[in-house]
Amino acid sequence: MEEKSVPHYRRLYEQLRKGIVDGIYKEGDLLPSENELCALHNLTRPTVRKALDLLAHEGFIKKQQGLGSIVHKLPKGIGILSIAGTTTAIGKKNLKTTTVVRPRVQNWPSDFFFALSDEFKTVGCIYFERVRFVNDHPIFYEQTYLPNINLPRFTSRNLDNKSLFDLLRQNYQLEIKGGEQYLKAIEAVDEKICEYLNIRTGQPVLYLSRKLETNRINFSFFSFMYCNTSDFSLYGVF
Amino acid sequence: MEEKSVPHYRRLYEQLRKGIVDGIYKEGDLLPSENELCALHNLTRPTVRKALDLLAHEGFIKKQQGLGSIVHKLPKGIGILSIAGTTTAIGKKNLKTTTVVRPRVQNWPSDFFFALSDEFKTVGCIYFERVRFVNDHPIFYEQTYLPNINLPRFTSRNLDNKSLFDLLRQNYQLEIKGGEQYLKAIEAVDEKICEYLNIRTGQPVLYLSRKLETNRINFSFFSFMYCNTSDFSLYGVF
DNA sequence: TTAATTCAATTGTAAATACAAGAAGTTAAA
DNA sequence: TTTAACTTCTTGTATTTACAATTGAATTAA
Repeated sequence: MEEKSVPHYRRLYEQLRKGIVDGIYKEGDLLPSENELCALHNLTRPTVRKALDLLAHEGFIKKQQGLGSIVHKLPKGIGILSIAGTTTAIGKKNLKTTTVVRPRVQNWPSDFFFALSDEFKTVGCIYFERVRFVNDHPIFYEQTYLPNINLPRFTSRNLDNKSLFDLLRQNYQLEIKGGEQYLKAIEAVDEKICEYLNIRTGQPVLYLSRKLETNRINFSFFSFMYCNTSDFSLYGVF
Repeated sequence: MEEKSVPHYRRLYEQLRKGIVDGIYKEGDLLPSENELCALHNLTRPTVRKALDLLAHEGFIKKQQGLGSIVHKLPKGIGILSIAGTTTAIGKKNLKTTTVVRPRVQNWPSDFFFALSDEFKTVGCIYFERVRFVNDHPIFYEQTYLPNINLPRFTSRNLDNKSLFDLLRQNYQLEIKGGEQYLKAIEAVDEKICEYLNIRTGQPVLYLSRKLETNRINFSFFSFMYCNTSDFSLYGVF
């Protein structure tokens, strides 16, 4: 009996992905060919190809006609620009999270960067702030705004060292399907930012504004992130 | 008789894309349904779906099960983070380009950020610098390195107000298939950068390091871009 | 030995088909 | 009037089949 209703291509994708990040498939290796994967997992080629396309799209493999699927080298930077949340992008062992402003219900800022529906404006938002440490250095200072709709008990949840994506999926059946993001380089002028990220006033930080879309229709939430990129780069493929 | 060998899904993708950027399909509109597109273009659903998946992947549409393909609003920022080159991302009318260092053959820098094959190191590179103006404001200062392999007459070409991607495709049959990128926020300390981008010393700029992969196997080239993001954001979807 | 050819394996493109799942409107019942 | 069930249209997932294009190794010919 199969679990729930996760599509086959998605399960194969996750299995292969795990094989790559765990080092079972190493850089330069060829994945099993499409036909081999078909036989191994009792699937058909279009299904297998869909899984491989996902991997290629996120930079884990490069496909080459006539040759196969080549495992790509692991990036030097933090792969936060694609759909992966911070926890997935960095890995739990190197990531620590502290909540500096606990979740609370409030109104949306009047000059909010993203467009808000009337419903969103009416119900207000759940707001919180977190600082995330990579190898014990504070790298991300993140402000999150969730529409206050159907999120019972959220304000009393503990977000320390947890993946927000996981929490939303496990407790509210919310799956992040995609989103859009805007990037800027700015000076860290706000005192709080400098304090949290342990940088001097005026130091450049990368400012990332994101709208995150979920499987619940018309339910998106928002995140504004200040990144200290002096030691790390943000990494992405395209 | 059909042109060359452009896949059907690709041609449909480009046609729909043009319909969106030209405003024939407006924000919030529904594209014709998959079955309608099949009938219109004499294609089958998997082919049509592949075209739509491309559009969705680049943020032009959102697909919603049971409803259709919804045209997404045009982004506020510059969509350079995906595969589009600068010219495509901004549009020719608002983009001007000047060459500040004409293409020349030289050695690779000793501390080059990306790994280079032995062949690349042997042949050296073609190097040039350009400044790109959006609405007559200098926004991008870009340093480009191309492996000096099979690019006859490149050093004598004029790059002003031209798309490098187009030039490579038309003159050398080189198609950009994808790549990887690293982003940082840095201070503009180099005098040349400040002069070219017309900013003061110490102002934050977004530094974008890119490896661009082509259809010629093992032929990639590299671009390092300093972006003044005080008036524009870089935009991407995921 | 070298170069050209052939061959098998791999990914790329495309069609035809079937059913599931979700959204929206229509109809019928309460 | 309101609610519920039904129908229809949409996209999502999956199978099956076929052929094209590319690669790399093996084979053959010079």
